[in-house]
Amino acid sequence: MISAADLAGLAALLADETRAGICLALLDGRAWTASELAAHAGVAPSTATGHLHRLVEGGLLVQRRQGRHRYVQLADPSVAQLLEDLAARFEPRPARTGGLRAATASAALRRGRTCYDHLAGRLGVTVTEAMIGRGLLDSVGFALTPAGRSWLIELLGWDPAQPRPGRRPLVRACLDWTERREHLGGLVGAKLCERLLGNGWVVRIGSGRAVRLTAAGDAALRDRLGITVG
Amino acid sequence: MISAADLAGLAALLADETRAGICLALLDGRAWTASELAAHAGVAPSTATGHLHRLVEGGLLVQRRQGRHRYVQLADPSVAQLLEDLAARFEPRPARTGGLRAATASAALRRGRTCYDHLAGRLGVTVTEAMIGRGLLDSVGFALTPAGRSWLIELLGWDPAQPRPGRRPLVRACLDWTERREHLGGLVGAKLCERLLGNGWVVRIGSGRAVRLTAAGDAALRDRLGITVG
DNA sequence: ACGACAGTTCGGTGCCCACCGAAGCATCGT
DNA sequence: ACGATGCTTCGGTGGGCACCGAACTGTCGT
Repeated sequence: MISAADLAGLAALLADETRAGICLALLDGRAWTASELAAHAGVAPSTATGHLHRLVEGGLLVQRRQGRHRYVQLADPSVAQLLEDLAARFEPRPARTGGLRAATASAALRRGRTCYDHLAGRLGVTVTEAMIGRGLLDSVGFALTPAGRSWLIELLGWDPAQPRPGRRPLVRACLDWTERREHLGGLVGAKLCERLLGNGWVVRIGSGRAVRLTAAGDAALRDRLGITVG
Repeated sequence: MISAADLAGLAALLADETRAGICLALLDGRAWTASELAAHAGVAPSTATGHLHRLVEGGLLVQRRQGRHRYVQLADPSVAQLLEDLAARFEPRPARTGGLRAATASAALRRGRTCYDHLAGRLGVTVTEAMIGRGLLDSVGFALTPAGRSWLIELLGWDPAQPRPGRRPLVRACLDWTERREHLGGLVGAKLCERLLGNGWVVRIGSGRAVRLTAAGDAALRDRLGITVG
């Protein structure tokens, strides 16, 4: 039997805006360093340290030390699920929750969705793996190859090698909670997603994060990556 | 996109032990009065008032005024679901979550489970309706009839009419979130559940709240209530 | 009309905790 | 060996909020 103190303790972990922001940032599946999170949340490193301790202590996060860095990420998919369930209370409510509607919505999310600003779900994973298979992404380091660079220039009209202002990494492996496999995040992932949406190859279903591949998108992906996403 | 402030605000509603206790109490599906909840949580009525305001304001609870009483209950099934999801983090973890296992576990919960200390799910609802059909429970007031009293004495060896210490009501209509129908709670519901488990008519599946009717239990319910629970 | 009761509003008190800066401790690059 | 960097520990400060009791409003029973 769960006690009120247990529940309150768990909720208290998320009841602080800074900690909530940290958890939401980690929802992208990456492992972040303590300073990255401190900057993201807009607090001093010492403050972030305390929050990360509490979150790890509370079982929501796990950490891994690597040299002078402390990498932290969500403890397991159930934590991500929990956060998404909580976040779902703020999405414009679907006409009717429960029953068939909920089941199909959930299936749609598994098929394809956006993870912040890039593609996730089966669609995201399939695209990513096709890019690796075609030698556009390096399979070990997850880095953009020269072929990948030309491919992007051709598709986006944007050269990933050009100098850029922010510190956001070009490519980044983002772990997908439903597929349990990595997909493409980072600046390239975002640009790619933006273009797919802009071209009408992928459209949002309703107002949530679920997306669907259009007929045009299906043809385009088959043409450019040789894949079909069931 | 959900903001950290939104998430923190929602979590803060549950981050207080008193409010968490109130929500857990309401998880039994009933509408409680403000004083009942104050007593349950062990705080002054004025304190409870404040908490209830915040919970209603936050959309977790809805209220209904009736004379000088203020009845409050969980806003909708999704809130109950959320609370159960949070509580699930404290249950001993099932061998492996996700996929088929999760689906069957969820189906098992729909079939039968315990709601605090009494039966819920399809099993709980079926038993309750059979008791009403046989005139053991009054269909309108949900009160124990004389026939119901003898039935309980025969089954439990315990007379519900005898004086008892606590203030817990004998019977209580408890709304089930999956079945959307009322089932038997209160002291009688608890005693009944205790006996079914004690007789081996119902066994717990694993360590969670899901329960299963055994062959002996199936025969016993058919014999005493004339029902079969698919 | 009367007290009894459910609930509310309103100050006042005290605790918890998020925050920071400064100092300390590892690790990395040169 | 050196400073730079990432992180941590440690007081100290301030704000938010959970709590109560007292006084008040509205409803119910007699």
